[in-house]
Amino acid sequence: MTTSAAPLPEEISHTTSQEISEEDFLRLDRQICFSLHAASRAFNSVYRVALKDLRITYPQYLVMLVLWEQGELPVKKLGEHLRLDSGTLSPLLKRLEAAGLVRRERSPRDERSVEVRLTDEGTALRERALAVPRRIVAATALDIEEIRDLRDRLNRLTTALDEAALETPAP
Amino acid sequence: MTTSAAPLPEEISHTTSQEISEEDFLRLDRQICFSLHAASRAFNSVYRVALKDLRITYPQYLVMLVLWEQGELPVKKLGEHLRLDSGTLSPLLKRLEAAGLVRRERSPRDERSVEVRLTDEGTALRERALAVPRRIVAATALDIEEIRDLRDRLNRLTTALDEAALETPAP
DNA sequence: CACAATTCAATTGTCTACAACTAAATGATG
DNA sequence: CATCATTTAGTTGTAGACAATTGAATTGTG
Repeated sequence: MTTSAAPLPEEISHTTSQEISEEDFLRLDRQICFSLHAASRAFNSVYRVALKDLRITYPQYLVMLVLWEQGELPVKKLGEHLRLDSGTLSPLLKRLEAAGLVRRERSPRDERSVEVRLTDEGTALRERALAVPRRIVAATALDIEEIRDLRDRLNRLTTALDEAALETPAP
Repeated sequence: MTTSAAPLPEEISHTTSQEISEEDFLRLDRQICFSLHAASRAFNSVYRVALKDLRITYPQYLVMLVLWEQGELPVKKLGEHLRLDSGTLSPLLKRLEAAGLVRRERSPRDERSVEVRLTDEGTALRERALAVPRRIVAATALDIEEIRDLRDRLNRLTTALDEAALETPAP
């Protein structure tokens, strides 16, 4: 137990954690961890149900959303949009190809690159996917404004977390 | 294409989606999906860095948090706290046991149940873990009040999503 | 032009997450 | 008391995520 009365000056100088003990922090951490982890999985679960008819998973849906919006694009670009690397995308795209939704072809002008494009079947799937978002929005029990607000908060949070990760790569 | 001019009455009656097209919904869905997925992974990433010294993963940390707070408890209870099933917990606990942080013993009074308890090493790890939450909180660039607010929002969201999942198990 | 550095996709290995199933123990009911 | 249903962990199979590495193609530089 750290019962030392003197707070470390460099710790409290720029935070609002004046009278919060490490114990309280651990408790709050437990709560925010759980909440975030649970929310993420709950969302995943709702999408799983909503996407069952389309025979694709949630991450596969994310890929299709990008393709529907952007059209054909290389794996690299796809990864930048989704913040995913080839280790995740390669097998995922292979499964989408096996399902007949996309085609992968090496670019003729740069043989390192692989272009991902929708098949007719993949394009057609969009029509059926139009029913999904409404279901998700309804499931959140939030109205459009609250959802936009949540989106913005999450984006700011992600930006902050990314910056923090860059500042502390490996001490 | 549903170009029918008449909106389906049961769709708009209890939502605020009056003038929002399916296309807009799809776009918003893309945004909220991405935001949530990205935030979840960014958090995961920050925890990964913060927990590297402790030699445990984020989900393993979640388990340890529960054990530090609750003491010894059966796998079942652990799963209820974390909303994880044995398919996830069994191998995870095996790894924590291999790392010398927990012990698993079948309960003498109910041989189906397996009690998970901290080893001395597992208990001791808590001291080092006390440094983690502050790092996480700092990384979010949010103050304590905002974090509590986020926690509450996420909890409400999870509750809503869970309820929606129950209402639509398989049509 | 030749050689080194970089880029890109894919692979390997580890760790979740979850559905579906198995096996063992316990409880309930006729 | 014997049989059936339920509870509890664990296993298997599939899919994501990510670090680390590989191999091929391209670019940059001397």
